[in-house]
Amino acid sequence: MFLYYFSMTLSEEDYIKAIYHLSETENVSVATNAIAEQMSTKPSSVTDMLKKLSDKSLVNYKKYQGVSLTEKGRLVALTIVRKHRLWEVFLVDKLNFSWDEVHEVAEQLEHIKSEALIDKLDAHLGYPKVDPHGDPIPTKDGTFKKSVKKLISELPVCSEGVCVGVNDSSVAFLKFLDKNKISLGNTLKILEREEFDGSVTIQTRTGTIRISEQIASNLFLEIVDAV
Amino acid sequence: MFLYYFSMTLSEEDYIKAIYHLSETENVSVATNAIAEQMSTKPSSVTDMLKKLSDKSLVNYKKYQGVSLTEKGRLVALTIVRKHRLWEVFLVDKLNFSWDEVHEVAEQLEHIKSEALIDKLDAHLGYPKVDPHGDPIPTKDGTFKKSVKKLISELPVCSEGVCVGVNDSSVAFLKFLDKNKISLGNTLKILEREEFDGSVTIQTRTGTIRISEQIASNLFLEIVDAV
DNA sequence: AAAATAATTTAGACAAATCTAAAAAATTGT
DNA sequence: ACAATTTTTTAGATTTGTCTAAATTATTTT
Repeated sequence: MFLYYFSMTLSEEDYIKAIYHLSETENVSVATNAIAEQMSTKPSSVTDMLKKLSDKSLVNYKKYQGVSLTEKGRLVALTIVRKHRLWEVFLVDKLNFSWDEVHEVAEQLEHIKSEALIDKLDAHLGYPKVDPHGDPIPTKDGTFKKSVKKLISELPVCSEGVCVGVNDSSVAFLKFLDKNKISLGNTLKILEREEFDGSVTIQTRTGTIRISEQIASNLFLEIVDAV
Repeated sequence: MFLYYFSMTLSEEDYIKAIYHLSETENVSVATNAIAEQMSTKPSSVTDMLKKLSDKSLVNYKKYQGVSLTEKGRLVALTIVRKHRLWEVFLVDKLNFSWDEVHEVAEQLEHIKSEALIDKLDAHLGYPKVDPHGDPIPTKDGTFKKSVKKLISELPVCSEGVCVGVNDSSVAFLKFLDKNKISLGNTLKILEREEFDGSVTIQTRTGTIRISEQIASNLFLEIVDAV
């Protein structure tokens, strides 16, 4: 990605990340209260920190006007997100954590400071493009693809994505997934679609299976635009 | 190992570790100044922290009398050492860092709080007994073997240890090691010794080679007592 | 557009971890 | 043994990140 030529405290990094995530959804400028809520802290603490981040040119801040990341701040945020998501891949792929257990630990690991570490981790993991939640991993230079969540039934052949949710959470359906060794966080690839009945052949972690149109319209994949 | 039923700050952990390492070499009780020097801080700061650690029953501290770890403190120290050394193994074995690049990063990683993480990391690494410097890794319950440093020529057949140093650092010798793909941090095993000339067959990372008695008396292995 | 409400900032305090300078205790040298 | 030196502790200040309570600014309602 890039090296910050200045040191950031753990707390500063957390604020930058919070502002980044809030501006993803809310866009434009982020409110002091929103940051306070996201970080489980008080608005007055947020104000103090915004001044500090502004002094470091990481955010654009004017009193009472909300805040946004500067280009520099955005790069810091993307570095942290990159680290967080790479560590999540590590935890799931290499240490066999499940999809939903990794967040807390990744929150700690994302603050480890070493560019070489992240480069080598990235290589070790085979340069993954998405984390176990299907969210895209920013590249070293701070660019990354947006991802979208779609049903398998809506996707063209050759699409590849991470299984991130189900429409129908009936016991029967979940049992089907379990029997076929599909779980959240798995990467699935669409190999072939039968025009006749809409059934789909997919590549799972453990092999190739064929699923009915009904199943395909119940499984969400998070996919990164291949363009 | 065990869970601490209380939270430790990063700084507290660093002090506990420093006291542990100092009492390894100096033994008995550790001096305030020694801790200050080890940690690149001032004696007055050390005094403050010792009071705090004493309140938490992690050290035995009486004014002007030096300090030692309590049983509880020793367990905390061993947990940290265990984490540090497991991460070092990870960095060298999995991420291809070299032996001498890992310390700084491991100093950060050792503070990550998650018992599950360490258990899974340990399993992922194949339950290593020593780190890349040949130092033994404490087990989960806080026991561990002492290790000793010996020349290959002094060791019996079947000994296994980590290459940790050379007697003769001439260019010719180092070139020999390089050619035979032996580097510091590698685990070597003594397979056979020829009585006639003292030459030794050893298992290296990449294969089996035979080395002369002269070479064998120039290479130090750190070995954990197999008893 | 004024009043009421909500959001944000300021002021002042606090805890953790550090520092400097000075005081107190322990150790050493003769 | 006692003066000199070294080690350790205390006292008071500083920095970072936080808090509460009060003041200020912005927004909404009527």
